[in-house]
Amino acid sequence: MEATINDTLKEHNLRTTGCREEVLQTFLAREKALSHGDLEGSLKERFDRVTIYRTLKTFLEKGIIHKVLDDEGTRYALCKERCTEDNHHHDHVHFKCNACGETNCLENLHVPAVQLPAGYRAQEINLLIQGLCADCTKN
Amino acid sequence: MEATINDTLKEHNLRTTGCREEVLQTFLAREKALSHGDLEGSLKERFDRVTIYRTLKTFLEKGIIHKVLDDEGTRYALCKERCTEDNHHHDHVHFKCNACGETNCLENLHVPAVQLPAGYRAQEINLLIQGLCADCTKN
DNA sequence: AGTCTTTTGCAACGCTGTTGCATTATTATC
DNA sequence: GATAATAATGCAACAGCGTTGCAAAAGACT
Repeated sequence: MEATINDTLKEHNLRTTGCREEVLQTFLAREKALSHGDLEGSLKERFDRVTIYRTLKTFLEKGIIHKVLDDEGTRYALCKERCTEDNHHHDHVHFKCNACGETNCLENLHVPAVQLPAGYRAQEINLLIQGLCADCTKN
Repeated sequence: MEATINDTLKEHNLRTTGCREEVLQTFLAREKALSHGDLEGSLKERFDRVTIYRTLKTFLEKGIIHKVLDDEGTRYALCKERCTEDNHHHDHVHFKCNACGETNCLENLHVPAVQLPAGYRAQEINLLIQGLCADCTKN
């Protein structure tokens, strides 16, 4: 586990630092989209908020995480498929539960093809589905 | 035109005030998704920023406008179809141009059906397509 | 015109995200 | 294992977004 984290950082030409390790660790452990606030909650005793912001920014640029569209605030999630700086994959489907508030990537789902009006060219497609997740429909 | 604006406000049980008239007017004239900042730009001499925020909030609640998902900041657009407090329509397709930065509703497009994992229930679907708009592919 | 209710403006505040700079840590090299 | 170069961190400060409380002003209705 520790090895995987360091490997991931090395692969993206990033120095191994405490903050980067712990942020990456948190993403791996929580398995959902996280906001800066979420991370600050568990890391603020050890790292400055600015450092966490910069870590997120760096991870974004390197393609380790991606932004998750949301109607309230910014969240980030791990890029499961191998994204690099040049080679991003550009389809994202996210599901946000209106009950528990969690947002997840739906990795298996593909964004359906959309017929754009003449002259339009698509570069990135984001689909956000809001509703009730499997856990919350049980209750 | 003036009549339409007042009618719209009355239909939603809102008092006719200067700020509401001008905000609505701006949405009708600009025909694209607007941020609070956009509105403040043209209205700040006449109305307080807080009033503009509250106007947007009120319009949201009444179903006159809806939030437009965006990777940077919050934008709003008119609900073309008749949304009311109880009867919203829940599919939105928006296109954001990476060149000119404008975001528009693609009213004609329908969100394609998506097969959710077992137990998931969809309530609202937002599709954001980023790329180049018809105007910007010309150049 | 008078009353009731809603809206507005103002001040203040918290949260998010950024920047500059001096200090500290990481990495590669010797 | 020490050293030098480079990168990351912490701190202070700041700008922008969005909200709240409250007193004053405006809208709606009789």
